[in-house]
Amino acid sequence: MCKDVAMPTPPSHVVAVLALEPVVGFDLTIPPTVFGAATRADGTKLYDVRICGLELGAPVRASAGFSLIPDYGPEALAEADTVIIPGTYIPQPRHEGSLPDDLAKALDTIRPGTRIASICTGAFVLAAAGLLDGRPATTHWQRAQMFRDLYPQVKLDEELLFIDDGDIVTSAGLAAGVDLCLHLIRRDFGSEVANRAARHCVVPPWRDGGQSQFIERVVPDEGSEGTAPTRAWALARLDEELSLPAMAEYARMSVRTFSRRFKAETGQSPGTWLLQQRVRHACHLLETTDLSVDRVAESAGLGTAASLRHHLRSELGVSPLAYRKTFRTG
Amino acid sequence: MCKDVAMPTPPSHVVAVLALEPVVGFDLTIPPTVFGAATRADGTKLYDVRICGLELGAPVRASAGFSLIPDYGPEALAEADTVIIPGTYIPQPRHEGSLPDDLAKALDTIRPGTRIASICTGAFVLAAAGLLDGRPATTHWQRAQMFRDLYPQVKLDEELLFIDDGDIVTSAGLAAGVDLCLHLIRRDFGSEVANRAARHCVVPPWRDGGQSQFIERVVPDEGSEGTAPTRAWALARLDEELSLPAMAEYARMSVRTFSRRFKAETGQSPGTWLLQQRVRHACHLLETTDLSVDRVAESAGLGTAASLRHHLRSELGVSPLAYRKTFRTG
DNA sequence: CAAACTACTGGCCAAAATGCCAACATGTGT
DNA sequence: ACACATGTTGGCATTTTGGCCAGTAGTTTG
Repeated sequence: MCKDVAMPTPPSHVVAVLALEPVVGFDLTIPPTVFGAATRADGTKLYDVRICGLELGAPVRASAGFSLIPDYGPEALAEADTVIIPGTYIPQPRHEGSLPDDLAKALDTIRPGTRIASICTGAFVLAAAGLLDGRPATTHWQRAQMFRDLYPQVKLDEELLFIDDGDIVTSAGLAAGVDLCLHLIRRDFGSEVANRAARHCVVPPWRDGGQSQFIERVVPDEGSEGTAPTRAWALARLDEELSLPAMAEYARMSVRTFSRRFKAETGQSPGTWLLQQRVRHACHLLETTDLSVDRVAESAGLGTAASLRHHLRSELGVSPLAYRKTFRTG
Repeated sequence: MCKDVAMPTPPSHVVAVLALEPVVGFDLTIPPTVFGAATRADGTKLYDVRICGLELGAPVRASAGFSLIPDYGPEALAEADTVIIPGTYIPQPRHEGSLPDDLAKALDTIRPGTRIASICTGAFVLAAAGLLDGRPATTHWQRAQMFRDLYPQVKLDEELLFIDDGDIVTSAGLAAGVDLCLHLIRRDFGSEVANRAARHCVVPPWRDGGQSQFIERVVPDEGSEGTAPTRAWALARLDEELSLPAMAEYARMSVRTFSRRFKAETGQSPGTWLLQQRVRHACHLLETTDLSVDRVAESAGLGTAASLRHHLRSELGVSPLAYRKTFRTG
């Protein structure tokens, strides 16, 4: 936002964002926002982002409840250093690999060596164009099965936020596009710039920090392997004691191994995870029941109300009653 | 995305998003995306999101590099249960409180009791309309000073992601709008629905979990109070030992107090923070220098290369050399 | 004015997390 | 078959973490 900054020398790196009807509005606005926030320390912009359509001046329907008129037409693709395909409703390839003529023609104008990225279901377009054959890719997890059915030759892994395969980069749904853009900025200009952009976009404590996981688990793993069963087991008895050794025993692992694997799988240590689940459960109870604060604390395994109060305070910044008051749904 | 689901009974809750030229495209698309993802377990949508402009059919310029034509005109405001003002370039109130005629008139049609929310610099509009007088609010941190100068009567706190003051809710920049929408969904329909929406939007491990901090620190605190100086001091000597007692001593606090305040200020325990900084610094070195992996590990205070390898692996999922290869900028 | 309440501090200690190591697997090239 | 890299496991020792408690202000209330 608010990037009407002076631009002494025009940014050299051109990013073209191709809006294909009906385009997912959110995906479309991610690249201009994030790349637009990439500046040198002195404020000079580093990217020139161009929204383009298949026909200059023609309106494109966006899923978000409006139509848009891109500033550029398909010619922008030929001048781009990076081309980004935001999500669009899934193009149904009647014959595999077939694309609408104008789209196919437009894609053909992309210079060899241009970096191509997709957000969300934009990967379907890349796949239909044959660009992903035999390569790793990702897309929105809710469309993963459909993708696999349509394009079995693509190595889809919907568990990752995005996949960087050099000149082709695909990202998972919606918000993962932000990570993708930040990743590209980091690749192009380093962490400093990417971090500044992230801060500008108020991607807060989140993956702001910088490196953040540039590969990260998205889909919840509900397997019957590893620590997953133990987690389910623990969730069912949050009100009990649940010491680390007890959980390790249930998992039939040594405490050491259990801790290690737990952290590898969830990204949190067992204790932290457990506490989070307890607080979460307490919140749930506050929302959906009339139990007293004491009772809630007890049922969530947080012992006393004081303890609940403390954790709620530190995690959400509110007292239990305030929380209930705010979220109590009629 | 992809929410062309059957809609048996139309959603009852109407959300109107007012696009004011030049609108921040990203902010604008957040509400339709997030609210649009709010469904019952059976898939029925819960909100009817309407993008509207001040004049039906008139194009509105978006900062992202396109113009858009909203589906609705200003009449949508009168029918809304919730009105959202996305960011827009800052309206300069020549006389305090003065708004363009058409905007003022449009805002007047909002029914009393309607919930009004702003994203990013949308708060300037609410403030200019006098809706925030004497009330707490937030906006994009980069515009906080300007906001304070213009509207000293508003209790601005730019440290929070969003502020829920009942019928008026304001949120910080850009991505914080996602949190705001999720918060409103949670208020309206509970955690389950909000969580499902978050998952759909691939707001991953982030604040997905649900409650997440519905108040959270955004702006980095670089003061000369509390543990901040100690953190700076620690950053300058990451290659040394830096035990917890040592840091506490530097901070002139007991270990206990130091830990407590550290966590309160940073949201992390000292150890976790330190490790993260070390890894971060190691990444920086990998990016910008040719030091051997061993040397990098040493300079970052991670001891051996094995240790570095391990942490990089667990945080970013890559080996040190792979990281360097990916991010080494010409 | 005293009791009650809150906020902050620091000490103590049990529990948890984690670095390090040695013991095995498993796989790989010679 | 053998040396060797790679990955996993569990034990051990150490540090870190955080619950609990008591002491000390500063503030409010009866």
